[in-house]
Order: sequence, then C-alpha cells, then structure tokens
Amino acid sequence: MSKQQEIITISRKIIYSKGYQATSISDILDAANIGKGQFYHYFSSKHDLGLAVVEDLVKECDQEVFLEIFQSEFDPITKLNKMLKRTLVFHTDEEGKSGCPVGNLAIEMSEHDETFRLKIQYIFDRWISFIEETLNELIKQGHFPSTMDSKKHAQSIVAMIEGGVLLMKSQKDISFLTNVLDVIREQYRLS
Amino acid sequence: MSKQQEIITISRKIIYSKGYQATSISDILDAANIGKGQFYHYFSSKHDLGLAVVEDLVKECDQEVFLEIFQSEFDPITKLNKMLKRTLVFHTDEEGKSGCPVGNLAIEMSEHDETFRLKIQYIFDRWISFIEETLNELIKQGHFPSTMDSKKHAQSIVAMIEGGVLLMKSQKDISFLTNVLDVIREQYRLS
Amino acid sequence: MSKQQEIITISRKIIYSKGYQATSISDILDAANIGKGQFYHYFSSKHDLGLAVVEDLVKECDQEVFLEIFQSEFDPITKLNKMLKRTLVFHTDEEGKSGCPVGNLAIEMSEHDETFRLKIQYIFDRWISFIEETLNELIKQGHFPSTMDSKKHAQSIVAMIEGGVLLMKSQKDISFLTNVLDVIREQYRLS
Amino acid sequence: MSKQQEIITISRKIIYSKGYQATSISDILDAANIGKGQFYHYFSSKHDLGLAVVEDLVKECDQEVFLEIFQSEFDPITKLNKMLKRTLVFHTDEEGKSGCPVGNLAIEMSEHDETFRLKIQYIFDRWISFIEETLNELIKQGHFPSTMDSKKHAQSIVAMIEGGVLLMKSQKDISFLTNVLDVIREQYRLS
DNA sequence: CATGAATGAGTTTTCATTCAT
DNA sequence: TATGAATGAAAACTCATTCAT
Repeated sequence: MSKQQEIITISRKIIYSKGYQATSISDILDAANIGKGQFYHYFSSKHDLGLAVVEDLVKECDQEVFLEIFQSEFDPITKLNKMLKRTLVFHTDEEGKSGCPVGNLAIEMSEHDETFRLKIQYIFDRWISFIEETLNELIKQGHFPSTMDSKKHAQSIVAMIEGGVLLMKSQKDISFLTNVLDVIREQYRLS
Repeated sequence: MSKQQEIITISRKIIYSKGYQATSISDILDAANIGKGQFYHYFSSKHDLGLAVVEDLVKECDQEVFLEIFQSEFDPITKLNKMLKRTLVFHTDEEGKSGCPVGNLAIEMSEHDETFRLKIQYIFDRWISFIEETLNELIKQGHFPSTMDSKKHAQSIVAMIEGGVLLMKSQKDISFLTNVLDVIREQYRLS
Repeated sequence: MSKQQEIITISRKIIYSKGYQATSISDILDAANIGKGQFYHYFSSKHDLGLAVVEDLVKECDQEVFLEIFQSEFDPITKLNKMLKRTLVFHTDEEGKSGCPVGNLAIEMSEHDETFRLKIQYIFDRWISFIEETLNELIKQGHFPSTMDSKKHAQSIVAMIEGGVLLMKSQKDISFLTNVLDVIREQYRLS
Repeated sequence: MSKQQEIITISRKIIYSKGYQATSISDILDAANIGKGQFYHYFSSKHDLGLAVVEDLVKECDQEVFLEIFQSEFDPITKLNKMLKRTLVFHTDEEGKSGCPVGNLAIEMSEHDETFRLKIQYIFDRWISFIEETLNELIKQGHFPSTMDSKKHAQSIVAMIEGGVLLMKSQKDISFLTNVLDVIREQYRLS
C-alpha cells in the first residue's frame, strides 16, 4: 500500500470516529507517524484529504456493496438480504458507536461544502438506483405489485438503514438497527 | 424573552446550521450582539451553552410534538399524520438544507460527549415511546394485527423520518423526504 | 498611546527595517511583548496591520512634511529647503541604512498588493502636488521661467530624493544622498 | 544554454517580479519544470541561487549597458541618450510594473544581506563611474563648465532614473518615468 | 545527475476562556 | 452585570533543506 493510501486509510478511520472538522492534521500525523511536510507532500490541504477519504469511501461502496452484491448473479431477494446482512456486520464490528461513514459526512459536510456533498450524493444515488433496479426485478417476478413505486421504496429502504444507524449510534444500542432491518425484511417479505 | 433565552435561541439557529464544533463563541456574540463577559455570565462554557441548546430542543419537542400532538385528544391515525405533516412543514420552511436539529447533533456529538448523547437519547426515546403507544392504540382498534411488534415499528418510523431528512439534506432535494413520508403513510395505511 | 497605536509604532519600525514580508508576527509579538491573541484582537490579519502601518506613515507625512512645511507660511524657497533638510535629518538619524519607509514598501508591495499600492500612491501624489504648487509659486515670482513644466519637475525632485535614498542604502554611504540633495539645490537655485 | 543558466534565467524573472524572499524554491521548480534534486545539484541553497541571479544581472549590465553603450565609440551625448532610451525601452516592454531589477534587490536585500549588497553596490558603482567619465568628456568638450562636480551629477542621474522607476512602479504610470527622463535630458541639454 | 519522499522548524490564524475594570 | 483586553494552546499550512534510491 502506498504511503498516500496509508494516510487515507488511517485518516478515514479517525474522521469516521471524530468527524472531519474535529479531526486535526496532528491527529493524523500522530496516528500515521509522519511529519507535517510529508502530509502536505501528498495532500494539498485538509480539504483535499477529506475529499480523498470520501473518494475512498466511494470506491469501497462500489466494490464491496455495489459490485459484490448488486452487480452479482444473486437473485434479487438474496441481493437485498446480503445488503442488510452486510450493514449489520459492518456495524457489529464497529460496535455501532460511530454510525455510518457516509451518513456522518453527509450530515456534517453537506450544507457547507458542496464538493463533499456531491461525492456523498453520488454514493446515495448509486445505492438507491441499485435497490430500485432490484425492486423492479422483484416486481417483474410478481413479488411486488406492478403499481409499486420502486424509486420511492428504494429511497425509503436507504432512509430506514441510515436512520436505523443514526438511532443505534445515538442510543448506543445495536438493537435499534437490528429492529429496523427486521422491519425492512418484514415489509418487503425478504425472509 | 430573557437575555439568556435569547442567546440560546440565536445559538440554536447557528449550531443547527453549522454544527456545534464549527460554531465559535464569536459567531454567537456577533449574532447576539453581546460581549464576552455577558456570554460567560450566563454560560460557564461553550459546552454549557451546547447543553442548554439541546435542552431547548428537548423542551420544544415536548411542547410542539409530544404535548400538542401525542398527548392530545386526536385519534391515533390523526396523531401520526399530524406528526408527519409537521415534519414536512418544518423542513419546507427551512428548505431542508440543514437537516434535523436533533439528528445532526446525534451524529456530531453522540460518540464523544456523553452528556449531549444522553439528552438526545432522551428525545428519541420519548418520540419512539409516543409512536409505540399510538401504534398500540391502533392495534387495539384492530387497525394492525395484534402480533405487530409496535416498538420495532415505532423505531422504524423514526428511523425512516431521520433517514429521509438525512437524504434530503445530502441530496439537496426535498422529494427524498416527501417520498419517505409517503411510504410511511402507505405502509401504515395512514391516509 | 493606545495599545493598538503602540503595536503600530513598533511594527512600523520592524517593517521599515526588515520589510513587510520578512517581518513575522512573532517578531512583532516579541518586540511589543504581547501575546498572539492580543495582536489579533487589534488587527484582523498581518495584512490589516500592514495597512495600518502605511496609514500611520500617511498621517506622519501629512503632519510632519505636508502640514508643517508645505501648508505653512514659509516662502517657497524655504519650503523646499526645509523639505530637503528634513530628508537629510531623517536619514542621518537612522544612519540611512534602512532607506525610505515609503519607497521600501512601494517597491516591495506595489506589484502584488493593490491596497498597499494605493495608499503609497496617495503619499507620492500628495508630495508631488505640494512641490508642484511650490514650483508654481516660484514661477509666479519669476524665479523660474513661465515655460517650466512644474509637474514634471516636481516628479523629478521626488524621484531624485527617492533614488538618492535608494543609492545611499545600497552603497551604505550617506554622501550619495547629500550629493543628490546638493544637485537639487543647485539645479533649482535653492541656496 | 546550460541547465544551470536556464534555472538562473527563470529564477531571475520570478525574483524580479515577486522579490527574493517571496519567491519560493517551489515557484522556481515549477517554472523550470525540474525536481528538488536537480536544483540542489546546481545550487547549494536559495541564497546561493540568489547570488547567482544578481551575478547574472551584473553580467547583463556589463554587456548591454556598460560595454555596448559606455565602452563604445559613440560621442558622450549619444551615450547618455542611448542609456536613457534603453531604460525606457526596458520598462516599456515590462509595462513598468516590476520596477528596476537592481533597485528592487537593493531595497529588499541591502540591509540584511551583505553579500547581496556588495554585488548590487558594484553595479551602481560601475554605472555611476561610466556616467561620471562621460560627463568628464562633456566638460572637456566645453558642454559643461569645468567647475561641474561630475561625480555628484553622475550620482544624481542614476538617482533620478532609479527614483523615476520607483515612482512609475508605485503609481502604475509610465509617464512618471518618461517625465523624469525628459528632465534629465533638459537639465543636461542632451537633446 | 536526477527524483521526489521526508523532515521539522516556522508561518499566520483561530478560539475558548480568564481577568481587570 | 457588562465590556473587551489579554492569554496561550492549538489549528492549518509553508518551505528550505536533506536523504534514500
């Protein structure tokens, strides 16, 4: 792994936990064990690093969620179940205390930094699109009525997940997320 | 309105838009047109002000949502519809650009400041409880089957709203919220 | 003297000697024996201080050169002689090593900071105007032929002084200035 | 042109416009499209480069002004006229915005770096000497009275030119220079 | 010769908080 | 109560220089 990627990976963890603004360059330097000069050799500014971190998040979503799940050969029900499963595993590992890496930045940065917002918007857009397509497949299969507005429901599913993660974080209780995931499975008859 | 309340009200607006950490005491002094001495007369620290702001949020929720809606004489369906309506109106006024005042602080502060987290937790707890009770009423009325796990669904409804607001903020598009609200109405047969 | 004026006075000396860019805020803090916070309480930035220093220079020129010499009741020859005398005294005190406070900033800042340039331009404009008026008086008195272009000559006199000071500074020899002043007196028959 | 000379030429332009201190090594690397290693192969430090740049200036003056003009076979009046003409052409090309390459460094560096100062002093010394000699020729020819102090007047002429360029730069108006050059021609009856 | 990664001291600036009046 | 001067630690960023390759 290149030094630059190493810095991004370390920064991502810190930013995920503390937030972008509360993360100081020094926090990163200490964690990565590098000097100021080296940091600014790879990134022109904290903002530049922040964008690189979001970009890294985009790549990971593309790879681990979109490619491995939605663009796979699984049947639609399995796709959605795998997505829900992955969500739970991710937050179980992290003890749920930090919330959603994308959602956190969405809330912290969207209003005041359009460059961040656009990258985050892209992730949500893609995510929703993939779910929408999957719901469309299910409609075609007769799993849902053809009158179903798949876009609305795709947005709702993402909203429920993000909201569930938010609640889990603020209530310090992973059951808030598991319950929301249960309700999704129930409402969309995924199990 | 007392000077102290005035400071809280002004600070709340700024913190709502910029976040707690990104809001400086100077931002508040400028907006409130007061000096440092006056600020520190009323609040012992920025943290103290922050808690007062969350407390103010708690009070408003208690009054405008919990008391006026859930502790009213409306029938349960109306209660839920009024809650959804209020959510939409609030974000329409604010153009949706700042997201949810409670959710924002939940994400920004929960992990690193337990005092903030507890107050926010309390708001969500109460909100969820009221919805749960309302769902229970509906179960009693036969609107939902008696097997329904009202707690789970109450959590889900709050999650959808918070997630919908989060999406609306990051996508800069109020339709993300309206769509999610529609799905709630649809799924719980509120209209 | 107010703290702010004190900072300006100290900064002016340092900037005069080291130049604006080479003067660090720390240089000023050390010399003025104040903390960073205090500095930024009085000045919003280094640039802001720089402008205040030039402004201070403007005021001093207005007072010590323009008001006391040109707007006095002296006859025109005396005015010009007093101006030349003052120039020499100023640089004798300072050992001539730092050059002209205005000329230095003119050269250092004019090209890259228009706000500095405008203030400096104003000083030279006024200075040249006063000399021009004085030359006009001398033309009226028949001391110079009526065909004399007083504006050109006023510019030349300022140029000679500034150039003389520049040479004195770079050659580390005050005689370069005294010689130039002599030539001015000679050419304009001031003695 | 050798790589080293190339770096000097590029650096000279940048330093001429921005000043020595405000010019960073990176500015030069970017403009010259070279790496750090190559720079430090040719120059031991920024200071070393600075001196090489002044040396380059010395050489150019020697060649283009002193050799081609003063050490030529032109008659003295023509020499001085050519010198004035060259001054004007130089600053017309450069739009006058950057001032005199030698004068700028004289003011910026003289007081705090003796090695720079000595090289700059040398240029002015030679320039003044050549003018002095030329004036002496003119005295011999009876163009000026034998009582004329040619050294003083040589210094004055250089002072006027440097001062005229300084005014032109700070007033952003080339007429300040042309006027001063006119006055020189007038006072020394060169046209 | 040449690259560019790495160093680290130094720069300007911000900011919560305290203190004298 | 109220003002705003003062403090000082910490923030983001720059830059000349060195070093491993």
